Amino acid sequence: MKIYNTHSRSIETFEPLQAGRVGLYTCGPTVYNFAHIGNYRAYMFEDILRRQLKASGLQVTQVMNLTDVDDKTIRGAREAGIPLAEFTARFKQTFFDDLATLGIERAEHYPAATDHVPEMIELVRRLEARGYAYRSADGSVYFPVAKYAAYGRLAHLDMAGLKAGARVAQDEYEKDSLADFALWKAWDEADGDVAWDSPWGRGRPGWHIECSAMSMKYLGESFDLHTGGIDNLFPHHENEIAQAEAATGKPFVKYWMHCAHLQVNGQKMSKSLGNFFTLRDLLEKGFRGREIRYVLLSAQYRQTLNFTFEAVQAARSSLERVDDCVQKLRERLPPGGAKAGKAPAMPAWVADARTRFQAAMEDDLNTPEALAALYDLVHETNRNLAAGSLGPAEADHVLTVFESMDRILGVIVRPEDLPDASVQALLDQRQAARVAKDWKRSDEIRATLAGAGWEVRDTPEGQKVRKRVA
RNA sequence: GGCGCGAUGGCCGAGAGGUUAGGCACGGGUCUGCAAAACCUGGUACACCGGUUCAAUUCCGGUUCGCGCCUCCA
Repeated sequence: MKIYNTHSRSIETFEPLQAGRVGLYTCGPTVYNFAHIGNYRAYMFEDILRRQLKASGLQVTQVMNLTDVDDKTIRGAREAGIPLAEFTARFKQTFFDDLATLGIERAEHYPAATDHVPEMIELVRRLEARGYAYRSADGSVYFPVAKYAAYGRLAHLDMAGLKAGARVAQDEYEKDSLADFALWKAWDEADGDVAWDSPWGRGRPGWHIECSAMSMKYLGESFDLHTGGIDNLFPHHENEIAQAEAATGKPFVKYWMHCAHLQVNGQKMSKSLGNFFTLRDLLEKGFRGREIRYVLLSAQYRQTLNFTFEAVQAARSSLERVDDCVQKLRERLPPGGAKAGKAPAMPAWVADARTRFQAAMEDDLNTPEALAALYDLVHETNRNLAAGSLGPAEADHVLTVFESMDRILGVIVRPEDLPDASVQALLDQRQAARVAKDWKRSDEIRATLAGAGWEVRDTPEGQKVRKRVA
């Protein structure tokens, strides 16, 4: 499998550190609000990556942190007038609900920062012991960037040439250098009762330290893959590397992957533009999780994705087409659900689609190209169905390939919606009306069923129904 | 100011130095009581200006526009 490694800025062949297994660290949410669809683009990309790695036969250990203590969570809890843990618990839950809505697989570990403060303190101690930490006047502890020669290598930033940005920290004078970042923050009045004891007094961990500490705890001091949104590239990931490698003296991460941002109608999402959507906003507009999932995987992860409502509508239509194809294939299988014997070999057009799909996914997760392969299969299946040249064995082969594609895409195969007894009774009445050529009655019943969410179609083999999205 | 990404037909979005991406939407046709689906078929995209080349939308240079990062934003 080929992946683009941000560190080298080039496509590389993925080779795990240990044969057969992958350690994957994925930067997770700060649980202080509802995540928006831009956030979910990153988690979707990571889900696709994870599924592709598994499909390649690798055993994946994925870790995703939950940042439940930082400026924003503390402020949110204060404003809500509730304890920090209570405040963040709510958003942790909605985050997991959203993951389920999008069909994102669960990671093996979701460590919360507040559960790992001892590990972070230990890491800061190691840094201190090696001379990579210093205390400021107020008791905070900083990382001296100037001491770490490789700083800026991931982001390709020349630290010497950096111009002081507009965002100059208020406590700048307490740091030796503007570029230094906090490992431990001394307690401040705004922190209220959010504080832990440490060798440097009461306070809380800096933001970056959690990812270094927790990734190494669950994946070891060197591991394979670390991912996140492109905006995490600097400073967050740069700082993670500095902390980890300065403390251990070992290479931290072998491959870094970053996904591009999502735009809305060609503009970045922002509250002032009114194009800031959470997953919940879209569900309220009547869109479904798998339709949004489809949109999020319809562009290659390193390209900026333009989200439009037209695109979600297109996703719905596209998926209905695939659903119909799958349903027709299922009807071709022998009754009783037993799969047909596979004596006849897989037809070339089925194997070709599968090969094209796999090649696309192995090429740095080229999901649009993979979808094109999927539609090749849909189209050829429909052609063969129309020509009457698709028997149970072929149907079985196609379904098997759809299932293998869907282990990665997660949008194709759904449980069948079968009509219940009352729907079946109406269908029987309509059939009788049709035999009698009572078209008026027939159309009335069709309208009634449509009102109940069932679309009826007349085919040479008789009536067919499918559950239709409103 | 520094670093980086991008501009493809109505919309989304791949791609490669010369050969149909794909999906959605739209037009025509087949089928059909009607409707739907499916199939067949149609539109002649590659921001602009130069350059390299037999050939560039694809490579190089420049221009314009959009987006991102430059110290806690996926």
